[in-house]
Amino acid sequence: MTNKGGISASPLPKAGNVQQPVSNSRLKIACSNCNLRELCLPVNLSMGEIRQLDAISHLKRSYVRGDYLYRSGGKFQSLYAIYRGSFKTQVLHEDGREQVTGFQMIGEIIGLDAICTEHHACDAVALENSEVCELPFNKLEALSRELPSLQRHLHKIMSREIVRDQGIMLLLGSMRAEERLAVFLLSLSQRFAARGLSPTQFQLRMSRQEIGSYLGLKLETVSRAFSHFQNSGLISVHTRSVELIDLPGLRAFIGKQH
Amino acid sequence: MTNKGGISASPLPKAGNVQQPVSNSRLKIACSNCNLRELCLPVNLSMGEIRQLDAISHLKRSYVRGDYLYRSGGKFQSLYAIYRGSFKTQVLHEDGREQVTGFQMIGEIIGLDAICTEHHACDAVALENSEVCELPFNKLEALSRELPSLQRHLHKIMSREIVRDQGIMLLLGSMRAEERLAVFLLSLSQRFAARGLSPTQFQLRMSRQEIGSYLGLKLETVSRAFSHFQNSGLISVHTRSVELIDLPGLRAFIGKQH
DNA sequence: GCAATGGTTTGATATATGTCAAGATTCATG
DNA sequence: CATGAATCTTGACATATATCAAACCATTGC
Repeated sequence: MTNKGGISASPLPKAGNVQQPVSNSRLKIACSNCNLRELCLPVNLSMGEIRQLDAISHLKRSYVRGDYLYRSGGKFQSLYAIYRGSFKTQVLHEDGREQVTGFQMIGEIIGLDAICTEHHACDAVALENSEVCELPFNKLEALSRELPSLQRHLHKIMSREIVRDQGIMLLLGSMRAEERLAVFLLSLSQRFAARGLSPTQFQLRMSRQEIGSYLGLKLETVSRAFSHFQNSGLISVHTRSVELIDLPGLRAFIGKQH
Repeated sequence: MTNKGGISASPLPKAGNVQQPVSNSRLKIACSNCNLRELCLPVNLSMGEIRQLDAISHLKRSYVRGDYLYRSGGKFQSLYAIYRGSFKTQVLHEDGREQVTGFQMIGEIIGLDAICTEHHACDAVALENSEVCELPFNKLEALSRELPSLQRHLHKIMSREIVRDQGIMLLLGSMRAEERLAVFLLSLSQRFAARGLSPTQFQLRMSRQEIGSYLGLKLETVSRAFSHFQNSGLISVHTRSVELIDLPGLRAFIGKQH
């Protein structure tokens, strides 16, 4: 539970967008008992402050694919930092319609939806074997009253979520099917890169149906878009393993008419 | 600048969703120098605390239709509480595409998009003659470290924005054109009701094009949906003045196939 | 009061994506 | 390894919404 390396040994990147790759070993150093990537890495907390943060967080049990981290309507108590694996969040409409609102991967914070009503507004479901670190929100609030840099960082995380959602609104409101998939793949690529993983080769942890739900498309449309990208030489895809062959080509695809 | 009425005279509604109508006179009492509805009303601040909040806020100059409150890329310094009038926020894509991401009316907070990068992620444009109250964010942060109820409330406002955006993602991703318009009208209705204004008769402050942009539709589709609702006896609409005739009918419309 | 301008409505047609259905893969299980 | 259940791909066709175009209406300024 003690911080072995200490952040001061290797200066952290500036607060703000996390663009640069970060090695896994660095991640381990950054936080002792769990991988609070979003929460720890970009913010200038001292070793002592990191320890305070560790003190209020618990490593939680594992989840397997399909397990619920929390359910819509459930009482809100904590945020969760994903320590291993990945999750999806989905909202349900009374008429049975459901929509995936996001995919969360290692180092990301999940649970921000629930603060306003004290009850969760969506389900969070594990996409694979996963572990999370629980952050009791009232303790986090109390600590952030003492640590302005933690407070500011918490605000940034929430604001980033708002900006991210607005990007998806743009995607859903004004992009064609293949543009949406290109944006999705490039966004995954960036997030893998930021974790020191390959930005061009990765496994999808979600089904075509889940991707389609997230992108406002039917699974068949997603499948066709994948095939089209493959036939155009932009990507290589076999079921859930993807290789991005032509990143600039994919980027150029966005905004192109027809 | 002093609080004449004092909140303690009329107990505030519980924190959480603002559902009940609130009279305009009550609003005036709630906050002395500006109408910090979202920020003041639902939270149990003492008179002294309200005064502290007033002390850090300034009433800003007026804006006319088309004026920018802030621009995408501009430095973030403050949140703004809308004191009079209304605004739209819009994001711009490099290829010229733009999309309205929200409409903000009296008593709502605008500017939450910018905290994560210190720069605004979208434009905020006045839809009519409007006034805002500026809340310098670093002062707000400092004060919220001292006032836990203000801190919690700030978190709720941000979280509510996230939940709201997720609702729009659901709308954009899985609703038909007429359902989207029905949701939009009912949401406006609720927001007017919460301000003690008529929930069934109001003026739209935005064009068909702006509504369409927000709902992921073309303006002609919006216009056709309006006409269809009118022909079905659900609403009465003349250009920008709307009367909702059959609220249950409109609600029933959502989720209905074909 | 009359252009001029921008916004709105409505129609005819095009098109992207949804729907339905059949086969082909992949994955889990005994 | 064999079987069955998911998941994925591909095709043919249907349909909701976009596009294009024209007329209509409302608001502004002269």
